[in-house]
Amino acid sequence: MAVTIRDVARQAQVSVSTVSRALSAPGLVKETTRQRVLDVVRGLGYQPNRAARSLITGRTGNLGIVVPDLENPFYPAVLRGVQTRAGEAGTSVFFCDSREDPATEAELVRTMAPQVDGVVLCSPLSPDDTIAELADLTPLVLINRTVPGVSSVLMDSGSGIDQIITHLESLGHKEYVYLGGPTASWSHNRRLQGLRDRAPVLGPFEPNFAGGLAAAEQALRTTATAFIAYNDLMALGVLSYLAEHDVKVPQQISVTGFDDILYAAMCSPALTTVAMPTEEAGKVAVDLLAERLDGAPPERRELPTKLVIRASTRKHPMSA
Amino acid sequence: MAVTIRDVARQAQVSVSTVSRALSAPGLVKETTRQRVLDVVRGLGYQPNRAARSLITGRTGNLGIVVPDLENPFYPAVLRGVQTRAGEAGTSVFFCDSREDPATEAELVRTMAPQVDGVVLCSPLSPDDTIAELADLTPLVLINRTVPGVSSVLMDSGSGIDQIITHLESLGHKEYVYLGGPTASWSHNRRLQGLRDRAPVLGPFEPNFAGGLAAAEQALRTTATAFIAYNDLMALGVLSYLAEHDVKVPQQISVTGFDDILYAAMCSPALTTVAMPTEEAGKVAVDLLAERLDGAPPERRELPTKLVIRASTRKHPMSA
DNA sequence: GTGAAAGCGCTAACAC
DNA sequence: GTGTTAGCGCTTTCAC
Repeated sequence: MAVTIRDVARQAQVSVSTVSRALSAPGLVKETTRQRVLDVVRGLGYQPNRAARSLITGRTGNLGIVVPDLENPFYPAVLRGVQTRAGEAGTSVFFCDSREDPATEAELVRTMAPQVDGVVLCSPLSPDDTIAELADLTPLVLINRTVPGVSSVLMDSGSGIDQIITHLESLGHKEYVYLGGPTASWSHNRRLQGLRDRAPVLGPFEPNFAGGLAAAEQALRTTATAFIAYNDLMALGVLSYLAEHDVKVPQQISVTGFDDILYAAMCSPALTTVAMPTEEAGKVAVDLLAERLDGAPPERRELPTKLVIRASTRKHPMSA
Repeated sequence: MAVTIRDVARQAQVSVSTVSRALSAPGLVKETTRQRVLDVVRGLGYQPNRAARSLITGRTGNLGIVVPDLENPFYPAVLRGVQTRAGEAGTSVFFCDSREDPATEAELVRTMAPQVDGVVLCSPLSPDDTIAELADLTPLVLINRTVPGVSSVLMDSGSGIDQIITHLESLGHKEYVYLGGPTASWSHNRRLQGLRDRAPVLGPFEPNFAGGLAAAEQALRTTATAFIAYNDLMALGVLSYLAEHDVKVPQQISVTGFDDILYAAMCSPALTTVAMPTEEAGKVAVDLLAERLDGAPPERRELPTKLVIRASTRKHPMSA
């Protein structure tokens, strides 16, 4: 069996409670005693048994993250941020992929709840009341959506759309279409708000490559000279469809994405897109969770987005 | 407080031990009693406290997975497989990204070890003896590498290279270069073996997009008409570099990748590459771990790979 | 087949 | 400041 608190206590010539305190409430122990204990701890390579600790404190020292689609590179980036910040605090991270299914998602959170102190939830699709319900089970921090009474980390989609449109207009484009994501998607709706009827909306489309193919086909039937895709994965599908049909990007059509996933810079033409501070969002989510656990009220934190201009947008062919 | 085993016992009019047995050793309880207990369990929504259980059994019901780079889509796919199979068994998955750093990786496994029953380790870079050491800490299953005495899930890289070369030769290519990954990488070395000196080797390059850019630059200085990249991420870099320099793929140069990540099908030209059964590998890894925990000896399981021919390869321009 | 009781390793009163 | 002790919720002997 591994070394227990009793082994440490014996060798340090103190009681188990002193060892416990030396480790988790240093202020309550005389400095010299604490040092002695810590030396023994190091010497023996003692690691407190988490199960035992959690049994009594009710805290697990773990946290969960649920994402809808790990194959959308947006989410690995969030995960990384979460892992980094959590790791700094000695917290481990449970991970789950809900495969875009709200029912699975709720189930996963329910399963996780007893084993974590809180969950970072990327849930574009679930209805508000489901999320509110889950928030009763365990502290929640949402990414890119809001639900009353629940903490959120937001990446400013509205401003992102503004930046895209300003950019397109500066290039002389007059007609553009927005290729929409799932109707239930919170981000989608934020982007619609940002759009303020300045462009017709097509869709809904699946928020992935296949959705982009379908969207491009429809968009080509309009007179628009610029396609604003709901996200990069869709934009990639758009690029692919256009290349397939010998429509030159950006000479004939400009295309923009959203998220700035890794591949946005890797495709050709490289994608003009709105960079989301995904990794940062993961970190902030962990911070918010920690604050919640310390009794702070739910909070909403908004992170700025920034348009990244690459090769998929260019001056409108018909403009001056 | 949540509902405990005692609540169930009271309401089912049995002792706590009977409840415990009804749940985890059904054979030892009379069928009618068991049903009664199960009904109460359902009625109360009882969920055994994992910490308490693990304190006594020594098992956690969790498993860990460590990957070198979550932004390489190869790994999310493995993760999915692991999550799927683990979920079926009610096992939760701890996840960590080592950022390609062997020291971090070892540290992560050490941290995980006490909280999991075993770890699925994707470690292309760590030396054998480090891995052997980690295997003493907790049951390990390796993906795409072998270490004596440790279970492995392998995806047949050698055969993958064979398939690529057969394909290229059938297209009339006579000269090709292999754009190598990290020297320490086990997969890289397996691919070298598969190559059997049939092509010159360039590199090592970083196994990512940037590495591909560098590799393409070097490869262009050779007379090769086909570039075999260590993995898809590199191949994407190669495609990008060639597009940038007006080298037409596949008209002038054929390019192949390895892994069949999602983006291999999304870029243009779509990439000819070797499909790896990544998700399946994740599942098999969990199976192997489960068998290990049941006392089975370490085992090696090899999964087949398959060449996926897309648009980045074509008949050699000089050939008949 | 079932129950009583002894802990698993730890923290948190409570004494001193 | 430190030690003693009572559990946290569960599984697992050991009786019967």
